[in-house]
Amino acid sequence: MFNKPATIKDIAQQLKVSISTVSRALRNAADVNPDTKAAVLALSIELGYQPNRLALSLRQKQTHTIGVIVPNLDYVLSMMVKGIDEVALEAGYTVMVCQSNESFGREIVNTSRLLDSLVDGFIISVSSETKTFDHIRKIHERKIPIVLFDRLIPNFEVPGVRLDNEEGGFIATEHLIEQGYKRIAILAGPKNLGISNSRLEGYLNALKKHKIKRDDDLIMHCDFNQDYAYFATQELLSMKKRPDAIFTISDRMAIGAMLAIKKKKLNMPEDIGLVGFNNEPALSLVTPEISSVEQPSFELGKAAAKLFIEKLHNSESMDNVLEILKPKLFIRASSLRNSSKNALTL
Amino acid sequence: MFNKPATIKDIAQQLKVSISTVSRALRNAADVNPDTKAAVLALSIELGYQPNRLALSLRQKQTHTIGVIVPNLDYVLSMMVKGIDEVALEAGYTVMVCQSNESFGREIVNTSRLLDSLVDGFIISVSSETKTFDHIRKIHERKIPIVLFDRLIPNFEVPGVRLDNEEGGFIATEHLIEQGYKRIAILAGPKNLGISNSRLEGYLNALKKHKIKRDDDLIMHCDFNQDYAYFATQELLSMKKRPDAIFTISDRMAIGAMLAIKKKKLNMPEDIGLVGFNNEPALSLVTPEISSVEQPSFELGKAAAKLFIEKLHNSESMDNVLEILKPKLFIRASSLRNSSKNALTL
DNA sequence: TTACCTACCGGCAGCGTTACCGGTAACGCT
DNA sequence: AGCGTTACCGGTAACGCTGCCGGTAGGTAA
Repeated sequence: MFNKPATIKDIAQQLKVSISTVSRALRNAADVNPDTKAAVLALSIELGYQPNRLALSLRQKQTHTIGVIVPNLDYVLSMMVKGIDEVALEAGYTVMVCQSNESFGREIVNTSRLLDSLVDGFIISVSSETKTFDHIRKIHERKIPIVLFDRLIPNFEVPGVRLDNEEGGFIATEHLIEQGYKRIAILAGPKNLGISNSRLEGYLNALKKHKIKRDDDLIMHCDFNQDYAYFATQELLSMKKRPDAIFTISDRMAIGAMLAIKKKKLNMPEDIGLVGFNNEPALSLVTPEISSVEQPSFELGKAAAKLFIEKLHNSESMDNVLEILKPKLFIRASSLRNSSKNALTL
Repeated sequence: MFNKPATIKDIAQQLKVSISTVSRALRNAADVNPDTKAAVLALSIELGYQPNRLALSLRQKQTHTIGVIVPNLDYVLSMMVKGIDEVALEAGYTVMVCQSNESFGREIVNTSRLLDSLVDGFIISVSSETKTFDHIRKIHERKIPIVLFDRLIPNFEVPGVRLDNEEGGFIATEHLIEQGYKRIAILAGPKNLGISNSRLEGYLNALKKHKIKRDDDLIMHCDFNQDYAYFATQELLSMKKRPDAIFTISDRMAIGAMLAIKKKKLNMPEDIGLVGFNNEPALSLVTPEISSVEQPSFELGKAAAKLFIEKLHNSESMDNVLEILKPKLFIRASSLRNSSKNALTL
């Protein structure tokens, strides 16, 4: 019927009142006769009036749009995005999701893109390639709200939500210890990645608590990648005193480790225990099913969005809020020894 | 340094020329002195001038934003979105991704949201719950460009990209036939879903080509869901003349089928063959690895975006363009019989 | 000299909306 | 009658930008 969307002008003309009055009526402000207000409202729905967001945004300098930048859309992150979406929608915000593909350059492109799309702010999980944060700092200096999630930036005063990664590393490792594993290796991620270091730290804490001596040969760093993990595991398994358990800080890596273990014809959990991180659905499909640390991704996304909305409303007081969510261990066959042959030596 | 972003007004004032001139210079139109143009350009980069997209959009009534609506962000769709993103970015468009969560209501909310965010158009894959298309039809009637992808709408004249699902069903089934399977069942999706019917049709065509009689007992419909597939497979396997192969029209369903097969202590591929659809990474992790039909998701996303851009430029001529991409079969252990015991009877 | 063309530039209006200010009419009070 | 108050409404400017029109200065041709 109506090709062009109706504007308040149209309503004003048909009702023979001024544009201002229509505007006021629609925002149901005071200072407008109940009758006219009713008339305006009636006509507005009849015409299918939708306020022009652009004009609105231009005037009041906010777009009700949140720019979300994620390194990728894997299982965990897409759950987080879903959480963000959920909360944002409810609060009347629309989100624009951009993937940086773990690329620093792409992340910069994305930020500037979103910036001149005039988003009201950002919810960001930085790419693994990102080592310098000037692009984000600039946004912050321009007083544009930012919330970080999942992967935070050290020493950067911006609200954030993340998993208790140290705890995750701890419970995974302690579980392995309790299952009687003695030489527990860790496949950590890149050396300077916060997430990786925290999980490593949790691992070390668990060892310390149970009075197991740290053995640097059992600590391997490699990329978040199935193939790298595969090779790293091969290396671990060919040591003269090979580990009897491996904790990998991601599930992709756990898969790589599993493949290497199978190649060596070692049995899980008897010969070697394995625990991953993220609890992706695939883990319960492989044989044996692989234990993993689950993070509440959806909740984490929601928390990030909530933090963002809060920050929009009282911008100063939030800057050093850091929310930390707890992980949960899912124990499966790969690390569950039936009997307790704790005395096993290799 | 500069709290508020610079505008052409700022540039004009500093250079003591008119706003119009600055505008022209920046769009490097004719009718402007090379010197002034240079000066404007210089100052604009010095001030870090970024044109205000909002104002621009308000004026010329286009936002350079594409609304993308997907039912979810699983493996396949997130690859497609990545493809869309890629092309859109390059063409100077930003995408807004909304998930309908396979919910009809949510899809409507999303469309109207994006609509009043004034996106230039839509790239949509409809939710499985969506049976009526009025919300989409309305958009189309308003002459707002729409491109459909993956899941199309029957009898709806809008450009679209999809997989050759019939071909996918065909090659999967023919492969099973060639491997000597005789009683091939299909786990199809919901009855009125286009995707499902096409794959079923491909299955039937393959049977026909190889002169195998259709057996309706071997055709099961169930939801796209691991659990449903599990139960459906159990049912299939408890038939007196049970099938010796199953083709599932999604990988999730293949996983469900696999679990049911294992529960029955049947061996793949000897006792029973299995082929899935989508080629998700998880399939090569399970034992045995499961064969699957791969669709070029990333390419499909790119194609959709390209179609969209094209349609923006010549809006009429495109409406019955339908691009169909070819699937590819990945053969793995679950359907690969070593020897050819073709004469096997059950 | 007059007429016209070219190169360049500024002014104005308008996209749809709201904030602000000012105006009018009706009413009540002194 | 005169004043202030209340309830309602309209006009205008502005957000940042571009399209259109018209104007000026200088040069060229008749």
